[in-house]
Amino acid sequence: MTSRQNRTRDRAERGIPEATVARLPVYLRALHALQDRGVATVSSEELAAAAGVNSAKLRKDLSHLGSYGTRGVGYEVEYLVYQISRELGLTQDWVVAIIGVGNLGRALAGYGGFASRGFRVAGLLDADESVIGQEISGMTVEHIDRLEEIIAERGVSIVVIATPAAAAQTVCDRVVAAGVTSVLNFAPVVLTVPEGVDVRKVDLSIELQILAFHEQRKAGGPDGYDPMAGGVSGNGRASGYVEAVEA
Amino acid sequence: MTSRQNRTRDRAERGIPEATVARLPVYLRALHALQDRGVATVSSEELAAAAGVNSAKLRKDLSHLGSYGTRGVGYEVEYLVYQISRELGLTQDWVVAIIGVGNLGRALAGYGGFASRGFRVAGLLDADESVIGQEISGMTVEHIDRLEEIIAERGVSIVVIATPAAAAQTVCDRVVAAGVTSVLNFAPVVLTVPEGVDVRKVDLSIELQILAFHEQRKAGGPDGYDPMAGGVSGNGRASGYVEAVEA
DNA sequence: AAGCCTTTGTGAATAGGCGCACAAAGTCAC
DNA sequence: GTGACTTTGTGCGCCTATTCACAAAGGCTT
Repeated sequence: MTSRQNRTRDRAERGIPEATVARLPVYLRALHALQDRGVATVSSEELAAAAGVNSAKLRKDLSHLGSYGTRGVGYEVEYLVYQISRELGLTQDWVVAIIGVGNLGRALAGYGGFASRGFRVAGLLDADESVIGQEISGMTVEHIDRLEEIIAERGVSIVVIATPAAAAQTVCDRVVAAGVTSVLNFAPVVLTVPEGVDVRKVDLSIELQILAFHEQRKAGGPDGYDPMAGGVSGNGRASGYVEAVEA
Repeated sequence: MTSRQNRTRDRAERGIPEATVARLPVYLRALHALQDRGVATVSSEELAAAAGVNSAKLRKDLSHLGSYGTRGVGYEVEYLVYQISRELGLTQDWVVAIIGVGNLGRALAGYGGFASRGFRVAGLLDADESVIGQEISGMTVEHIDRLEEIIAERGVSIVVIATPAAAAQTVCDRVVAAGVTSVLNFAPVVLTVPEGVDVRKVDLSIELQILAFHEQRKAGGPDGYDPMAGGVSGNGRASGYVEAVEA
């Protein structure tokens, strides 16, 4: 075990594992649900069940943030909510711009989950003249030409790319040049960005293909594969990877 | 090295690694792009660059499907497209139903990427009377009451859940009871399903929170963390985990 | 036909994540 | 104040994934 005096450096020491970071939002959501039900305290076992993970994993994840539990009792919900929120950077507001106002862009613009967790949509941009000026979810669509100006003036720090595939890299380059270092990409392309820029991608088509792969396995494989072999865990969890939506 | 005579069993032997399966669709997309440009042959280095991965990883991934490359030359694009498609089960058609026709459901219904890769949307269902009968992307929205009937009659094998969070588990239970074993979940809840059912989730809110975490790190951390430490790789790749959209 | 050059396929080393199982720590009842 | 009970925090071994680095394989030129 690490010596006691190192505890302070250990917690949150350069590096909460990526896998842990990816689960913190899930825990946070479960905690909010508990809070709404008026629950004040929760054990790792209960919270793990709600989040769909192993309780040891949950405890290890939380231990990366520090020692916020009480042995024999559990975790105080409110305190944990605060600590996770702080760790994820949700105690501050993040200004988001959405580029591309097609079907998906509209859906994202109307998505309630933004505001609820400290994300504020400050811009809706598109290149298509026919949608410029349109009102969507209380915002007016602006021209992509004003991209740099809007990013600078409104302090946009996260950009969501929901353009057709062909436009995504160009838009991304401009966005990065304008100083943005966090991009959420829904376009079905692999974006190339400089060191220090963080890109995450969401890709419906890839998810479906992964499902198809497993479904096929269950059904008996492409050609003479053993049916039912290599099946899927099927406990509602799916780790992995995600990419984006075809335009 | 594995003996030559085991080669046949090795390829696709019970278990292409999950991580590999998740990347195959990315390779496939890159290959299609090459095909469109009329490229007949590609080296692992080139294809890896297009897919945004390490070339050794690409070769190892492909080696799980068998030996489809020619040393000194590379891979034949068309042949590789076929092999990957077959492995992913894209040589057959998959019948998909979308439950929940809110903003997101509509975007998904209108999403062109479905048809293009062997996925056919055969149903659009909702519980809200006011949208039943509406025409969306050439399909009529049907009542969720007919869920079981529609799944059975049309041979639906993959269901996309785009309902509000509160309804997702109930819908999922019904879908599973009706025999579906592959679910793509956009609702911001952890779905519980029996063994053998495969659930993948897509969650915008979680992606944003992960971005916020890294963005905060870059900016200097929650309280006195070392700025610029533990930054993100930032090469356009982001592995991880994804969950779903708040209703 | 022989040798050079390119590129694959994969062993081996490394890194990272997972989950068991348990000692340590704290609560609660009496 | 003491002891029984609960639950955390984590050491440890296992397993998967990643990356390097190179021998084997094949094509191409002369």
